[in-house]
Amino acid sequence: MSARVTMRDVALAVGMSPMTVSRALRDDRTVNAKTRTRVRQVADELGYVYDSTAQAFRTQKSGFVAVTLPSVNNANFAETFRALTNGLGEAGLQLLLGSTNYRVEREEELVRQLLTRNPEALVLTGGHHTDEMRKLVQGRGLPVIEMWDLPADPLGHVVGFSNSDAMAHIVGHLASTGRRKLAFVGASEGADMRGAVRRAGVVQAARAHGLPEVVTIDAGPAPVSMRHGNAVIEAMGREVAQYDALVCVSDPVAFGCLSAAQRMGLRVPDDLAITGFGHFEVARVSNPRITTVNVQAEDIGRQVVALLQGIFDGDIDSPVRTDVGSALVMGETS
Amino acid sequence: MSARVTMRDVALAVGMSPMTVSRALRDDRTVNAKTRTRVRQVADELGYVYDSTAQAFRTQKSGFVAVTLPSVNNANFAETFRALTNGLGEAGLQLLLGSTNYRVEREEELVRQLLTRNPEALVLTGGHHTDEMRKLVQGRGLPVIEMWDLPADPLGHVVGFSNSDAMAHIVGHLASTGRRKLAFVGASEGADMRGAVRRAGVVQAARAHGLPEVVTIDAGPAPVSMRHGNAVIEAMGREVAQYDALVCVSDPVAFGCLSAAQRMGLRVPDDLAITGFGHFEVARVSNPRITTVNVQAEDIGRQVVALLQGIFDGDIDSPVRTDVGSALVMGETS
DNA sequence: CCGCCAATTGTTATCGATAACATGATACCG
DNA sequence: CGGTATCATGTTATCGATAACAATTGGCGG
Repeated sequence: MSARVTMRDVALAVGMSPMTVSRALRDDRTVNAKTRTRVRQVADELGYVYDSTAQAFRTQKSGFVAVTLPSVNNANFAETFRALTNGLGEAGLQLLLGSTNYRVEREEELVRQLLTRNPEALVLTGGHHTDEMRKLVQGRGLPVIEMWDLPADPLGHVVGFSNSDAMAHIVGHLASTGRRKLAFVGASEGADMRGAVRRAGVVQAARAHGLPEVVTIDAGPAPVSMRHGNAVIEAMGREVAQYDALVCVSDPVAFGCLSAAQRMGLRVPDDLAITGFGHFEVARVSNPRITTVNVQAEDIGRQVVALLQGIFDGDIDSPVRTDVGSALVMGETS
Repeated sequence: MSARVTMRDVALAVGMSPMTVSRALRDDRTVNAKTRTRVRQVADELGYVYDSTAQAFRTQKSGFVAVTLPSVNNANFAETFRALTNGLGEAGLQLLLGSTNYRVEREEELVRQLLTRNPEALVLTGGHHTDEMRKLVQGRGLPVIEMWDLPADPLGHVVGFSNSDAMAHIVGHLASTGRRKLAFVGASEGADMRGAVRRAGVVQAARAHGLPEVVTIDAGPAPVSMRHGNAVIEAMGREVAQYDALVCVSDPVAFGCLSAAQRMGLRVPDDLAITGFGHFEVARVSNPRITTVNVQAEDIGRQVVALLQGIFDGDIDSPVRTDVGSALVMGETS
């Protein structure tokens, strides 16, 4: 049927040039107020829809901010994403989201694809990337932000926290309450770097506190969640009681472990302490509440938004590094 | 510094026309194999990045599929989204995601914005929209799919299930196990239509089974989750024991109620049955497991992908209506 | 050796909005 | 009343890739 309605069509209908239409729709104050209202009315009547693609092409500004997440199916990442969407939406920017499925190779592929959309900034979750990534984003004027981590050699700006410090809080707390034999419950070594860093943090902190070597309980390939924690403890049976505490890679995993332990009649925390990570809702509602670490997912999003605004306003020249920190949240499982 | 590298630059470097470069990069078999490899190599060396914006502009095909979700912070919607991302990614399409925050006005605003990007299809969650929505999407050749619902008067294609049928399964089960006094736990009336439909389904089914009128327990404004279910039951105290069963709008809410009930010493299901909705992970891992309804979030996503492929291949002319159904999943809370 | 076909590469115009510059109209000043 | 500032609108060129068509080359049959 009818081809797309363009500014040209609106211009013909009001008897003016496309340039005037363009100005009128953009609320340019140099156009006469009456002209502006008439243009808008006619545009409405014709069912005109603005073409952001043409604008992006002409102005070389896409209005996109590209974001990679390991997964949207994680309440904390989803929360950060929500904060980004809301904050950047107010600035007229739209998010282009990609999921890496916790794999750096997938991240690289994704970034390659996202870059073809000419985003105005690139926000990556995590500080571990393929070697190619650095070449990919350098040289371009593109602002890059890594979040949820504090990489030693960042690509650009950073808004994150130290995963190993966070685990050290947990281990310190457990050690000070007399727990000695710790097991770490997380994903198999390999893809998920964040999990590996947390594990290393636990091992290191345990050594620092003079505790016996930490055993790793493998809950399967990343991402691991409630059911994986549940299954692995259920499979172990009462053998799990040999440990004083299960230090879990995340709250969902901890909840799975907690549920399995309770089902086999273990008393938590009396027989076994369990700790989580991330301050997920389940940790606050479960019974008993799970001792965890608050990582302020929403705050990370807000800080990234503030940083981007500074960058777009030209207020920021050198790389920014923000540590949002983390805090132990006492529950009833330890 | 250096301006963006374009096909023109690559063409100059290899001593050929931009058209040949375009063909070479697109793997057009009419270009000589040697030419193609040389073009690709030079493009790599120059750090050429393809410009999807220009392509979208010239071809009038954006490569985008616009999707609205009430929230990404919901495991089921996130799961559908993941299935969409994976399925459409293989077809070279990218998702443009917007969150409506469970409000139809926000959805309209969002769709307006998304349409300016010239998406090749529009996928909406839910079948309730503002009156303007219909005008907004009609007339354009744009394929529209509503999912997660079975609207009476759809905008286009539909892939969903009946929320009231699903609730009827739950109520039928409760009635057949002798529960008579039911309370529905959900969000305040208003924004969240899906919740309202579920509530209406419960009320209607209860009447059909000759049960006393269902009481509504208001857990606060949408979206409601674990902590809201938890808080509202905690606030009621043992007064909640007057009911035979709590029919919750979702599994997270049910888990919150379960946890609160257990904390105050109620035995579930002996003193009180609790049911959820959505077959979330927490329902499978909690102790006791929560009786719920499986809505096959991933399957919805896959069906939408299949439908879109059919549409793009031109195999589909008239509106499709797919009911993915729902099934009672027996747990231990009823 | 001519002509036709296939293989390969080139030329031109175009998608819609807008920056930069130009023009026309009106007002206001000494 | 001439000249200049101000307001409102118009003209032209452009962003990068590619569809449609044109042109060139080499090969092969007759």
